[in-house]
Parts: sequence; structure tokens; C-alpha cells
Amino acid sequence: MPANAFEELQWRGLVFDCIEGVQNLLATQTVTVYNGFDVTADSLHIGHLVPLLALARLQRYGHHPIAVAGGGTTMIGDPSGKSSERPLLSRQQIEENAEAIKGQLARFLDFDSKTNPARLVNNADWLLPLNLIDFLRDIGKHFTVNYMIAKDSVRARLEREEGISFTEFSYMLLQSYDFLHLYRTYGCLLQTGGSDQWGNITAGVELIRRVTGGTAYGLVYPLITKADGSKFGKTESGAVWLDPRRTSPYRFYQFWLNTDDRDVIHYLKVFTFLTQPEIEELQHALEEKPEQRDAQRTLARVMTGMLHGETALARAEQAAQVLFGGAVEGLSAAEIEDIFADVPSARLNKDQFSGTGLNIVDLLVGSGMMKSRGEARRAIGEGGIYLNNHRVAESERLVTVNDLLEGRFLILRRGKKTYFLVEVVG
RNA sequence: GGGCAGUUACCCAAGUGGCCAAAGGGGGCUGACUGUAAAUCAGCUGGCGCACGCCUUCGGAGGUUCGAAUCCUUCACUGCCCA
Repeated sequence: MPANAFEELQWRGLVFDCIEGVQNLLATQTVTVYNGFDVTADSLHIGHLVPLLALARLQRYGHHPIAVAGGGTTMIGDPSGKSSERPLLSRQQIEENAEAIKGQLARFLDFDSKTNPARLVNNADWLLPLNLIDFLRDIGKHFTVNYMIAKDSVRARLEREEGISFTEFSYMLLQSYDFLHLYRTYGCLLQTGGSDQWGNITAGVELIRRVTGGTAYGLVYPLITKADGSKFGKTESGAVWLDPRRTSPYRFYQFWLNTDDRDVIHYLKVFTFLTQPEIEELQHALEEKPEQRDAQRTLARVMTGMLHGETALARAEQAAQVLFGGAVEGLSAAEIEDIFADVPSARLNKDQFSGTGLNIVDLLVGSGMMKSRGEARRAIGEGGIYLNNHRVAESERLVTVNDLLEGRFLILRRGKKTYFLVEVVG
């Protein structure tokens, strides 16, 4: 184990940039550190795991973490990293999101520690009561517009057609105020965040210096990249969420399992608590026998277990084994239900399959797996549709009761990986 | 308040009266190869019947015309300049 938190973050490739003195700070004293999380949705996604897990890492080295749910700042909207203005969320929506996200944040931090328990706060508590005139006098006066428009997040938007609203322009003042508030209330000395937060963090450091004369620090994590240049954390069906209702444990497991060879070691460092020797071993395995995908398998296993628990992990692994082993036909009804618990599904009435049966195209559309008949027909033409793991050759294929597995299931598949279960009832 | 420019499919972006369901690029999907990888190659990418057909779409509404994404009016929004 590295000697201190800074070294820990460093070997994991998590230090993108930091303010002079952070290394010494983390090595020589225990500090209170905070990281803010937007509450623009009712769940965090895997991108948020980088700063969240880093907070947990810092806690393991004795530092005091504060996770801040941005119930106040999300009312305004952070322009950082955004190329266009965001619509405002309703107050009620934000409150609901904040509650949901607080629950997720809490799962990764230790609140029972005797020495350095984590704290979880919502910046709505101190931002909402602010009075405009006081704020402009007490906080606004410390910033020049010149300083503010020099920030990347603002400048990028000034150069664009759409521009930036005064609302979002003001955002950095609020986040700066957060830092000042936490500095005063908890003696918080360090703010962390993604690299796009650098401007907001340094603004806070600046505010603390001007208002209190004190020194605060910032550290930012790199943006997680993918070797093929596409955006990390996205799949066909959108972001990979922590909430199992949005991203099932099965999909979550599959997401990590599908990691590119070139990225997997990096992800093990960033997203898991595996030690340096453990990761090095996996790196050797990757070089020797890439087709075994030990590194990917470990990553998927550790991540799914950490987030969704052992039971969900076991189920995801079993499902993967069966679905990609191809042995669908010998399964019992109970096994099918279990394996497909996380896979999208639909129920259809049995009548439709009696007699000559139901056309495959109607089945694909009727079940909700495909949006339109044209799309379904096209997919079949491309050879991309499978019924019970057998490729469907022509779009006139009729599906009858004889096709039902265990008398009530149909397993549809699109391409190699996208499964859909139809349960026939009645 | 005035002037100018703009609003095209998931995104960017061509198209300035019929040959436009709409070029091109990106993204996405599928297939081949493979390791449920990468790279590469190929096909597909508005809806309905699928065959040459029909329907809906080019910011909203209305109009001109045999015929409009393309012209006119008006409204909305965005940007730039002026006040």
C-alpha cells in the first residue's frame, strides 16, 4: 500500500492536476476533503464513480470526506463541459433527485468510522436561503467579470452561437461559495472533482483566500477516456447508471466485461480497490492470454459485486455463461426466469400463437423489442435476429406454440448481445 | 426598439420551385473475421405495404402554385451589430 493518499491516487492515474502543495498536504496531515455531485438525474452513473471512489480512497487514508449533493447548484446548472445551455429542472425534481443520489453516495462511504466518519450534505441547505443583495455584496464583489470570462467553461460558451445565460455564468460563484461555506463550517481544505471542475475549484480557492486569507486546495481527476475515442460510460441504450432500475446488474456486468483490452488495466486502477500487485498480475494475464479476458472478468465481477451485491453478481455471471454459451434449449422454466430476470421482457397472450401462429415481424414489434415493422424486417434481412438462438432466415417465419420453450417462453435476440424475453401467458 | 443572419432527419451539415425521404460526414445498428475484444471490410439507418407504390417530415401557423424544404405573410426561438 502506498505511503499516503496522494501516492495512492497518483499510481492509479487519478491526479490530472492539483494546486501546489496538495501532495504535501495529503502526506503530512489528515484533511477534510469534499466533492460535489450534480443532481441532474435521480441516479448517478459510472462516470461519477471516479470522484466518489476517490473520496472513499481518501477516507481509507484517514482523511475526512464530505460528499455534497448539489441540490442548490443544480438549480442553476453548471456550464462546465457543456456546449449548450441546459433547461432548468423543477425544484421538486431536484429535491427528489437529491434524495435519491444521497442514498447512492452514502453506499460508498463509511459513516461509522470512529476517527474519520464521512459526511453527506446538500448544498441546497445553505444556498437556497441566500439573499441576492447580500450575495452580490459579500461574494460577487470578490470576482471580476474579467476573471470569470477567462474560465474555459465560460469562454467556450462565449465563442459559441448560443452563448451563455447569466444564470449559468453565475454558477462558479455558487460553487465557490460552497467551498467557502465548507471551509468555514468543517475546516474543509481540499475540493476534488473531474478535470472540467478545475475552473470552479480554483475560483473557490481564490474566494477563500480573499475572504478569509486562508489557503485551500484543489485536485482534479482525469476524464475517463476510451482507446477507440468514443465517450466513456455510454452504451447503445444510453448511460450506465448505478440504479438497477435504470441499468440492470446484468447490463452493468456486461458493460465492464466488454471493456477494450487497451482500457481495462486503467479501469481496474480507477474503479476498483485492487492493489498494485493484483492489477499487475492481471496485466500479465492480459498480455499472455488476452482471449481469456481475465482482467475484464475481474473488473466486471468486482464492480458488479461492489454495487449490486453477491447475489446479483452470481446471477449476472450465470446469465452471461448461459446466454453466450448458447445452450438455451435445455433450460428449465425456473432457470429461464432467473437468467432473464434482468433482461428486457414482455408478456403476450397465448392465443396469438395458436393455429398457424404469429408472424415473426409482428412478434418483434408486438413485444416492444422493435419500434417498427420496417426496422424488424430490416434486421431479419441483415441476419441479425435470432429466435431461441437460431437465426431467423425470412421475415415470413411464423412462430407457433411449438416454438415455446417450456411451453411459455420465447427468447429473442438482436445481434450478438441483445436479448429479449417473451413470456406467453393465458 | 432597429438592422442583419439563421432554425433541415440522433448530431453536424448540403439543398434556394418539380429529378428530395432529402447529398456528405459523424454516430448508431447488422453481418463477416474474432476473444461477447480491437482493427478491417460490407450492408442498413422516417413510417406503412415492401416491388416500381403510398403516407408523414425540413422551427409553428397561414398563403401563392398543377407542384414548396425551397417563394410570400406572420409568429416563435437563436446569434451578431446598432440604440
